[in-house]
This record gives sequence, structure tokens and C-alpha cells, in this order.
Amino acid sequence: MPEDRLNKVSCSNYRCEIEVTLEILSGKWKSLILWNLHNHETIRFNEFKRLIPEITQKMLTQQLRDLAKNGLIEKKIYPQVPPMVEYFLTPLGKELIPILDAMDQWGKHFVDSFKHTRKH
Amino acid sequence: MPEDRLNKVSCSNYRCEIEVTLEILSGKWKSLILWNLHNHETIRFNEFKRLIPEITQKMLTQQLRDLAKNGLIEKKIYPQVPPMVEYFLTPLGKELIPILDAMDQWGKHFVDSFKHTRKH
DNA sequence: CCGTATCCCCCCTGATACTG
DNA sequence: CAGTATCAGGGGGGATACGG
Repeated sequence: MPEDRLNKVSCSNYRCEIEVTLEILSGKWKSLILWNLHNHETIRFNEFKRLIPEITQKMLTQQLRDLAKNGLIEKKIYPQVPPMVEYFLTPLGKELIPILDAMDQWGKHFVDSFKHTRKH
Repeated sequence: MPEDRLNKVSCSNYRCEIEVTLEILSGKWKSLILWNLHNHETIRFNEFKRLIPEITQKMLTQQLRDLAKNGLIEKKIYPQVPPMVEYFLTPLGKELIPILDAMDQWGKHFVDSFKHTRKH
């Protein structure tokens, strides 16, 4: 793996790659992009802007490129005017979905646990 | 849930809490701390410094407090001289372990996939 | 329609020194 | 042993304008 891509960190004596996954997911909009791609199969650039209204074009481009660089998503370019680009999950990206789903579940659980035990 | 704790973001029309989990895990050393607590049951402050030599005291304190604030870990203080403090996972924190484990697996898979298809 | 290119600010992190 | 306090830097992210 190229050294300039990810800074791997060992989990002390054990070798674990949680950090690798976390680093790939790091970025304010990455999980949102992946989640939407999971729900929609294929998404065009402007569709993303509709689905995630708060994101800026710059950020959208950047996060999409990061995800593509790491092989989680790919884009298909239709050479036509006006241009049309479709983004979709790769097999590698799809393998992340169960984890994202588990994180969603845990997050819901976390939120609930605070509703009941609001110790503040 | 206190508003000053987490900035929840909806996954477009769907309500998903991936971001919540990601935000709780955000921080350079959080996953490392949780992983080590999973492998050691109970860890003292100075033991963390041995297990994660690169971390500074300030960061260790800070990340431990964040995790405790969100209820993933707890500490037991033994009132004695010199002081002794033990950190351990709460049930909520333990429920995160399978996810961290899955992230470890996926990370290893990711690294492997680049060993074979080094397209650079 | 699908992006790039700049500028700028905030906050996370690190280094270092001090304390009960 | 188990922390706090303070200062400084760097990078991620936002706003805005421009290009093929």
C-alpha cells in the first residue's frame, strides 16, 4: 500500500487495522455518500447535491475522489453533452455496508440510552 | 441527548446514525484505547502510555474523558497514595467491539486488496 | 452538468512545563 | 501515579468564483 495514502498505526502488540478503516471513512460526508449509494444503487453528481443539500460542490468532489481513490466507489462517465456521470459502490465498498449498518444500529441504541438516562 | 455533544446529521430522507457513531469514535486514539481495553479488561493510566507509546499525556487524558463522557468506558479510582485508576469498558462500550472487530477485518482485507492489485 | 481554483478560519493535535 | 495548563502549528472544511 502506498505510504502516502494511509498512516497505519499498530494496536500496540497486536496488529489491527481499525485505524485504516477509520481513516478511509474519515471525512465529514463519506459515510453519508456511501449510505446513499447503498440505498440508490447509482447516483449522479447533481443527485448527490439534492440528497445532501448541505454539502458544497468542492466537498462533494473531494470526498467522492477520496472514496474512488481507495476503491470503494467508481464512476461511469457517459461521453455526451451535457456530461453525465454515475457513481456506484464497488464490491469492496459493498463489503463495508454491513459495518455501516451496524454503526447505524449502535448509534440509534446510543441515542436511546441517553433519552432514558439523561443524567444531565 | 445534549445538543452540545454531538451534531447529528440525517442521511438525507432516511434517518441514520452512522455519523453519531463515527463522531464518538472520532479522535486519533479512541479506537486504539477501546481495542486495548477489549484485550486487557482493565488498564491503568500509565499502562496506556506503555501500550500506546506515541500518545502524549494530554491526548490520553482527553480521549479517555471523551469516551467516559459518552459512556463507553468508566474509571474506578482507588483512594490511596500513590493514586491508582483503572479504566474498563461499560456494557455500551462492549457492544461496540464487534463493530471494531469487523472494521479490523475489513481493514486487513483492504490492505490485502492493494497488495495484489497495486495499480500504482 | 460536472467539476477546479483560491482564500481563510477553526479546531484537533503535539510539545512542553507544572501539580496534588 | 495520574493528571492540568498553556502555546503553537497544520490540515480539514466552508464560501466564493471560475472553467470545459
